[in-house]
Amino acid sequence: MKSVDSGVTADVAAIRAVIRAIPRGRVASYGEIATRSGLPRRARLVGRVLREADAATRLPWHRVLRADGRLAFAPGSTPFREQQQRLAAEGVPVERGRVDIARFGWQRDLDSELWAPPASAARRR
DNA sequence: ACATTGACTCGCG
DNA sequence: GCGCGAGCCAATG
Repeated sequence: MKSVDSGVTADVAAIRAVIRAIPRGRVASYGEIATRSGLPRRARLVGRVLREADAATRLPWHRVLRADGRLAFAPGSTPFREQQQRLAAEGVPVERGRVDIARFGWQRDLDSELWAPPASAARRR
């Protein structure tokens, strides 16, 4: 018998969960999501999961980028523009088709905690 | 059953 | 920055 029904495998479920966990205003690469899902080197699977996801799946797909910070869609294409707009809406600038991973990468959160200036470290939002 | 195709990534030149 | 090859592997033809 299958332990997972609804036609969704455990891997896909794990990937979806990780994507939904990306904080607002942050971005993550396909590879990082795969690794966090316990599936290193399975970046392509992440892409497949996103391609097959519909609106009902409710994934913050716009927070997923290529490892170098560029959007996965062709520059200027409709989905490219929509992703750029969604990111901008939550404070993530896309310049020359790419996001500054050093500043907006999910993994950067940890560094922020350790490197953040004391003055701003005290205030949250 | 075989070949191609990707919302990918990384190392090398 | 750019191109190549290798690794990845389910879906598609």
